[in-house]
Amino acid sequence: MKRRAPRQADIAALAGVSQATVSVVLGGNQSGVRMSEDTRLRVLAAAERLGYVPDPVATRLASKRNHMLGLYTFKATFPTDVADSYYPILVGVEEQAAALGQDLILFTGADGRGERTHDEAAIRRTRIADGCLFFGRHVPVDSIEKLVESEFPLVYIGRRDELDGRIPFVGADYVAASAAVVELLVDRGHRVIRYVREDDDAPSSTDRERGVVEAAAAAGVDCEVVRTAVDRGVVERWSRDGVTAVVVEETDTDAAYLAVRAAVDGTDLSYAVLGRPPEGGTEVTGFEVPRREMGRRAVELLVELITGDPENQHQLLACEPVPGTTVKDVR
Amino acid sequence: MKRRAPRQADIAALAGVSQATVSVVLGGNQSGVRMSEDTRLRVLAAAERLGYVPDPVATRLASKRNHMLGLYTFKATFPTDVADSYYPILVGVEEQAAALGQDLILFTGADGRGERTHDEAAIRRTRIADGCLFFGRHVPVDSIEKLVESEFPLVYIGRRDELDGRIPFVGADYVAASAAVVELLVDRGHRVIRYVREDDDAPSSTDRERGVVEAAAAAGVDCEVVRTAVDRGVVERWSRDGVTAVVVEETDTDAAYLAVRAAVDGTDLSYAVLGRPPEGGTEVTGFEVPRREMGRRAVELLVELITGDPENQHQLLACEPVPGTTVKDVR
DNA sequence: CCCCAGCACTAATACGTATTAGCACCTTGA
DNA sequence: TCAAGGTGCTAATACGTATTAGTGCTGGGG
Repeated sequence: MKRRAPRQADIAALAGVSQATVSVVLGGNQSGVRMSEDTRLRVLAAAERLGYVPDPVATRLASKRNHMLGLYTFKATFPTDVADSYYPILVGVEEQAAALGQDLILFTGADGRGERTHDEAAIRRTRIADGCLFFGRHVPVDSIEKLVESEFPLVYIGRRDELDGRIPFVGADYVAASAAVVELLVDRGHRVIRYVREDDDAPSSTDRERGVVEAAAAAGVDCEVVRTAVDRGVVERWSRDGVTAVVVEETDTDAAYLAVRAAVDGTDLSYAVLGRPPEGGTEVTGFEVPRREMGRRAVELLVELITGDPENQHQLLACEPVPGTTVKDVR
Repeated sequence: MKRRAPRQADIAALAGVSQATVSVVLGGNQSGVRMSEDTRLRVLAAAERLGYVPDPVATRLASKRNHMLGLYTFKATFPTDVADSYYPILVGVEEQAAALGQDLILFTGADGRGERTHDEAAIRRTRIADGCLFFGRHVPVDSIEKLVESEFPLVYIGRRDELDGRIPFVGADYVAASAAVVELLVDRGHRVIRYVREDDDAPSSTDRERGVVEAAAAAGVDCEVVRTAVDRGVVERWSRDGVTAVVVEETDTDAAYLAVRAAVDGTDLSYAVLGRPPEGGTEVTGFEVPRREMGRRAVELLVELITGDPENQHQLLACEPVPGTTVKDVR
C-alpha cells in the first residue's frame, strides 16, 4: 500500500519519455540538448503532478551540488542555556542560508550525549552536503585535514591557524578588540592591571591575550597574566600590589568572569570583559562579538568556496566596543 | 595533485578479491556470507593501507534510509528573539534526534524572507529526509495532504485536527491547563472574569478558549470572551461591571498579554496567563508549556512512524501549573 | 532517389556501496 | 564414480540522477 516517493523514471513513464529526458528537462537543460517546448512542458507537468522531489543523495552521487550546507558543532547544537554564545551565530547562519536558497543539515553526531566527541565517522558524514561549517574551540586536526585534502569545501567559524592556514574561517578580531579595551583602561589612568584568562589555548583565548599583552606593553603598563582561579584573597593581594583594574576573558560558561565579578564586588577595582556577558543589570565594559554577522559571512564564504570563486578565505570581523560602567577613573 | 579518495574497488584490486567481497568484509559481514579468516584479514589490511573511508553518499544511496529527519517551520527557524516560544522545542528536537542517531535537516525555504510563506516546493523538499516535523500555527492543508497521502512520515508539533485526524501530532493539553487556571481563580473567590484572546483560530487558541469557557460554565462563573484590544478604558469599564480577574492567552508575540499587563497595572485586578510569559520580575500565574518535551516526543513519534510501529499518533502532554503572584484573593 | 543536415530524443554509462543468488571447487561417503 | 553437502567467493543488480555520444527521423536540395 505504501507508495514510494516518485522518481524520474515515474515521470518519464507518465510523460512518455526516457529518464534521461526527464533529467535533462528538470536540470534546466544546462548542456543544451535539443528539446521541443512541448516535451519540456509535458515533463514539467508530469513532475508537478507526481510531486516529484529530486533525491539529494543520488544527485550528490551522480554529480555535484544539492544545495545543502552542513553545520557541525562540537557540542549539542541547541544548548540548553539560551543565552549561550553561539545561538546568535546560528541565527546568522540560518538567515544567510535562507537568503541563498540553501538548506541546512545539522549533524548531531550519533552518540547522543551532550558533549560531542570528535567523531571521525560523524565528521565524514558531512560530505553529504555541498560543504560544511564547523564550530568549536578546537579542531580535530586529522579528520579535518582529510576533508581539506580532498578539497571538500568547509569554513570554520572562529579563527584557526592549524594546517598552515589551509582552513578557511570567519572569525572575530579579538586582538584588536582586546587591545582597545586595554587602551581604554590606560586612558582612564590605570597603570597596573591583571588579565585573567582560561587555561585553554584555543585561538579565541590566545588572540585575546595577545591583544591585551601587546597593548599593555605599548603603553608601558604592568599587566600580569593570570591563569588560576580568582577569589577574595587574590583580589586583596592585588590591591596591596597597587592593581587598579582587571580584564577577564569571556567564554561560553563565563566561569572566570563570574568568579572575578564576585571577588571584585564591593571593592573599588575596575573590571572589563573581553566580550559581552549576558545582561545582569550593570553594563560591563568590554566589546560585542558580531556573532550573527559571523554566521552570515561564514555561509557566504562557504557558498563561494562551493561555487569556486572565494574572495578572502580568512576573514576577521571587527568587534563593537561597549563602554559600560565598570571602569572608573584613576586619579 | 588531487588524489581521489580510495574506493572499495581499489582495496579489491590490492587484495586480489572482488568489490563485493570488500563490501561484505568491511560491512562486518552482517548477512553471514562464508568467508575465510585469511581473506578477511587481507582485505582489512589493504583497506588500512589505503586509508579507506566509505563514501557516505554512496552508502546512503545503496541502503534505504538516510537517518535524517526534517524540520520545517513556517517562519524563520532561528527567530531573532531568543526568548521566542519555540526555541525550547528545537532544543528538545535536537536532543532526541541526537539520542536516536538522526541528523536534522532544517528546511529554510528558498525565498529568504523571514516570513515563511506556505511554499509548495519547499514543503515537497522535505521528502529528502526519512520523515519530517512541522511546526506553525496553521497547516497548508493541500501540501500536507499530499505528503500524508503518500504515507510520508510526518509529525506536527502542536495539536491539529485537519484532514480528519490523519495528521499525527504531539501537542500540549491546553484545554485542561486552561481549565485549571480558571479553577484556581474560582478557588480564590473570583466570580466575574474576562478572557482576552487572539483573533485567530489556530487550535492552540481555540483549545484554550474551550478550557476557559467550559471551566467557567462548570463553576457558574461569569466569563466573557474578548477578542479586541485592551486598554485603560476597557479595564475601568470592567471594574464598574464587577470584574475581578482577567485571563490572557499567550502567543509568540505576547502582544495581548503585554497590553493587558500594562492596562491592569496599578489597579487591583487579578490576572493570569494561559502559558508562561518570558521572565520580567513578577512570576505570573499560568502554566508552563512543556515545549522541550514536545520536541523530544515529536522526534520519538516520527522515528516510530518511520520504522513502522507507531504507539499513539496523537499525543497531548500535560502542562505544569505555575501558581505565580498575580492572582489575589477576593473576600 | 540519394544524401546530408538538422532535429528530438535516448541508450549507455558513471557515481560508490549493499545485497543476494548462485558458481566453482573440494571433501566425504557409498 | 557419482551424488550430497559444504566452503569461499563473485557476478549481477539495485539505488536515483547526470552526462554525453549517438540513433532514428524528417525534409529539402541535388
